Amino acid sequence: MVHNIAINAVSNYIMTKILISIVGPTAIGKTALSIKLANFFNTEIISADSRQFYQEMQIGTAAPTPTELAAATHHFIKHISVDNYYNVGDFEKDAISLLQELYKKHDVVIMVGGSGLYVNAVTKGLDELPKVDHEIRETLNDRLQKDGLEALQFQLKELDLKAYNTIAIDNPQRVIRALEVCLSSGKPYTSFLTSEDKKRNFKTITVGLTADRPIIYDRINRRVDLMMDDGLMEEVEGLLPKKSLNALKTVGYKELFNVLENQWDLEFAIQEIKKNSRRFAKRQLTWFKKNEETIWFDYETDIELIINTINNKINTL
RNA sequence: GGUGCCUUAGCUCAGUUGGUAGAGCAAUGGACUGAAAAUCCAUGUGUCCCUGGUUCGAUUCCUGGAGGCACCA
Repeated sequence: MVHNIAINAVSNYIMTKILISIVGPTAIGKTALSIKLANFFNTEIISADSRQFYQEMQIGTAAPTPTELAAATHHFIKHISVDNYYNVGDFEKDAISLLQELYKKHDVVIMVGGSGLYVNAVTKGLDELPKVDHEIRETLNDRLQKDGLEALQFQLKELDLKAYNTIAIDNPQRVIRALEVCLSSGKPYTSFLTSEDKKRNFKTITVGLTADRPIIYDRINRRVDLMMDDGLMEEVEGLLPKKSLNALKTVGYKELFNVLENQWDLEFAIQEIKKNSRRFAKRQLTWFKKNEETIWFDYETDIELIINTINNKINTL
C-alpha cells in the first residue's frame, strides 16, 4: 500500500528531480538503507565515499559486497585505482554528469556516503578552481619539511592576505592548498571563491542515520574485528608497496602498515584502528549535524517510516 | 584468622605539611572549497570508597566499616 502511494506521488505529481542523500557516521548501516531505498524507488545509487572509490580497497573500506552490488545498481564503487589521482573536484564533475544521465530514466536517485565534503560537492557544488600540477604540491610539502610552516604562512601573507587572515593558518594542508592555487594561477586563492551554492536541476532530501554514541562505538569496534576475520591483513599486505599513496592514508590501512613494518604489534594496531574509526565517526557527525535540513532517524527505525517521511517530504517540494 | 599496603576523572596513577584536586591515555566540542577515512583548533568531565570524630574547615589526621592486593598462618 505504501508502495503504491509512493509510485503515484513520484510519477504523477512530481516534476522535480530528487536526490535522496543518505549520511551518517561509519558503520551505522547506510549501505543497507541505500539499497532498500533504491529498490523501493526502483532507481540507482551513487556513492559519495572517498575510499570506496578504490578497486584495491574492499575489506577495510566496508565497500558494498558482491551481494549488495547485485541488489541495486551502484556507481562510484571501485571505479578507479589507488594509483589514480582523484579528488573532490573530479568527483563533482563525474557525479553531476552521471546524474544528468540517471535523471533521464529516474525521478529519484539515491546518494550514499560518509565523506561530507564529497556530499556537499554534489549538493552545493565547489567553486571553479584552476588545475594545479602535482609537482607544485610536492615542492610545497618539501618546503614544509625543510623550512617549516611559518615560511609557508609568510609566503601566503604576501600572495593572498585575505586567505592568510581567513583560512586555518595552523593547518599545513590548508596553507599548502591556498599557496598552490596562488602559485599555479598567479592569482590569489580567495579570488576564486564565491561562497555561493551552485544551481542544481534537482532537489536534495538529506536523510541522516544515527544512534547513541556508545552504540555507534560498539558497532565500530565489532566491525573492525570482523574486518580482521575477513582478511584485512592480507588486503593491506598486498598494498604495502603503495603505502605512500594518498588513498592509503586510510584508517585500517595506515595502522596495519606499521604492523607489517614491525613498528607496532597487532593487538595495539587493532586498538588504534578502533580508536581512529571512533574519531572519524565523531568528525562525520560534527560535519553532518551542521546541515539543518537533514531528517535524522535512529539506525533501527523501520524502513516504512523512513519511506513515508521521504514521500511526505517529496510531496512538499 | 593475623600483619602490611592500597581505594582520587572512563583507565593508569600523582597530589594536597588540613583551605574540595591534576598528569598521561581515553573522551568531549568545533573547524574544514580539489589530501577530507585527510588535516587542524579547543576543552578536565570528580560524592577524592563509606561512617563517625577532631577542627572555623577533612579528600588529607584519628576511630570503625567495606572492597582489593601481598605476605604469614
